Amino acid sequence: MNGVTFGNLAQRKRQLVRDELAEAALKLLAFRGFEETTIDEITAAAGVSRRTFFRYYKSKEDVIIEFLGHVGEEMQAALAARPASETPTQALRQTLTVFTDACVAYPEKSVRLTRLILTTPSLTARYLERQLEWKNKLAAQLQKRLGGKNNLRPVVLIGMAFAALDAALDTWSASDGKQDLAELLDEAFAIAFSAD
Amino acid sequence: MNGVTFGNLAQRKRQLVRDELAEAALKLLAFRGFEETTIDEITAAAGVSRRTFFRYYKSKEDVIIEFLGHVGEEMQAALAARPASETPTQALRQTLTVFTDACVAYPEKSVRLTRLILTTPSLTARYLERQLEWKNKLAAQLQKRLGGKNNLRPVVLIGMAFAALDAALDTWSASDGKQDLAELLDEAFAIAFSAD
DNA sequence: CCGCGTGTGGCACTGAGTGTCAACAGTGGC
DNA sequence: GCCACTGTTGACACTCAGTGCCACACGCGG
Repeated sequence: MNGVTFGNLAQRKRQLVRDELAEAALKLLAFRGFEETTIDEITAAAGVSRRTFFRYYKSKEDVIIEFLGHVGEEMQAALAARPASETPTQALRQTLTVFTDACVAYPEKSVRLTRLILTTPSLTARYLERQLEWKNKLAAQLQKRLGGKNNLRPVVLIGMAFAALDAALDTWSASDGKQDLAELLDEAFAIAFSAD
Repeated sequence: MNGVTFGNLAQRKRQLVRDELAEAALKLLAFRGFEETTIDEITAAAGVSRRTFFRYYKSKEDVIIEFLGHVGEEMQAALAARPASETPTQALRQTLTVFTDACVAYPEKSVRLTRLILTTPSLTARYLERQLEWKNKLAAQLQKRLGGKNNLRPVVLIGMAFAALDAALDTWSASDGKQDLAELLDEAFAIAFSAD
């Protein structure tokens, strides 16, 4: 074939630089504050040029938000995979397990990340925007599942599920990860999806 | 008194400049696109210097978001004013009337604004951040009303109310303001606060 | 008329983000 | 081993957002 097959060596080098930047960013931003830290300081710590930073991340906010990875796509797939026998509530509760499991798998890092996001206005804004994308994906998926022509219902149900998730996450990060996130989410779901 | 009594003349001049900037911004941003319009173009249209712009608004996003005004404080006051005989659901539904009434009072402008916000990522982000402030205010207010020690419940209920509002607003702006916003919100509330 | 507070414009500066280009390294064909 | 191709990188220059600073003008009160 013409040119390069592109062995995984180059790709692993890319991943290395990407991780180096992400770790340096999280350390500096959490320690010295988001607004107070410049991209030049991050790139200096990671040992690459400023120009290279923007080849991996769109902005300073992006480095942090990208820690969330592809949770949106994974949740959409998880919802699609739930058996049709489940009620929407049950299916949504199980779908959000994708998110909470990631938090529980790396508790200390997740708490640090959550605190940084919730205490930095511009990060909060970007995070909520990302969450909105997740909601839209999941609402479309739920629309398929419910099958009706009422497009209000799936959107409302997804909004409720995330209202429960947000409440659980707030309490969880406020307790420094000491409370059980899954239990908190169960409790929040019980409040949302039952008696008014 | 020392110095200036500060008659309302100066204040009205300030309000005049503020409005001029806001109108010029909305016109240009909606017409030519948010990212494509520079602050210099807005200030040129309003007839003031770039430096003056930043004495009235913190950023380009801010000009648009400020159109929302003090809805947050007004909703908090509205919730506080609801009679104790109402159920939380009823009280919240009435509280959101503050928002929807403002939309219905200036339908064409509200739809333009909503579309601009929802189609511009950085505006969506800032809007959601503002909405989060509203939620926090209202959750604190609802906490007082409910009186219990369970802080999960008010947060979840507020989240549900806004899930209903968001869904209604989406549908409303998608219909170009032709559907009845109050009816849409009633419908969304019925979905959220009843059978799961 | 004179001081005082306030609004304004101009200027310089930092930082974010982008386009462009030359240098360089890995890969495959010969 | 040589060479062409391709992707990554760093350096430079540029635009735009946002801020600090200072001099100037206006309205008001004494």
